[in-house]
Amino acid sequence: MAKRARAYWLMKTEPEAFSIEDLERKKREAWDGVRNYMARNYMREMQVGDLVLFYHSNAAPPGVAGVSEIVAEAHPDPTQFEPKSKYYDPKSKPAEPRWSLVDVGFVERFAQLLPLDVLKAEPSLSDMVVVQKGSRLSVQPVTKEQFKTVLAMAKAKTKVR
DNA sequence: GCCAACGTTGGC
DNA sequence: GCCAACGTTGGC
Repeated sequence: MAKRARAYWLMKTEPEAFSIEDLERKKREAWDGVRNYMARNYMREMQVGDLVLFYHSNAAPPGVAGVSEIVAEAHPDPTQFEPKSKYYDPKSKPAEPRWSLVDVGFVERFAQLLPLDVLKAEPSLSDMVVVQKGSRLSVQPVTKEQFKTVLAMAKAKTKVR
């Protein structure tokens, strides 16, 4: 596969289902259950080594909890073929899988979650997808500048005031 | 628990 | 191919 510069992403998860603590303990995880075409297409663009902002949605508060990385590129999501799975898709054929997943690996857990409202208050992040109103996409591209800004904010936040 | 936003489905 | 209805996401 052709090499390209490392890309950056944001992936959402409900911490009650799978949190940064779970990833820290398990080290890596197959990111199954994505059933949105745009999100799937972004996952298919991912390459090993890409870095991911690990976002806790439907949480109090929601926000970025840490960093993960892509450790395996897109391959078929097995849950689409499992009738008992809540992610089962009867229209998907094994010869032509509709849904993909990537494997993510643990990189870092922030000492403190970086809340969404703090991201929204940062002017240089005003174009970031996750701060847009009604932004529901669970897999999003992030620019290198946005990624660096978020990391810097997470580090600054851990300093004692 | 509410509901706005938005993606998907299906009738026509 | 339009678009209303429906289901889901996710902040609040």
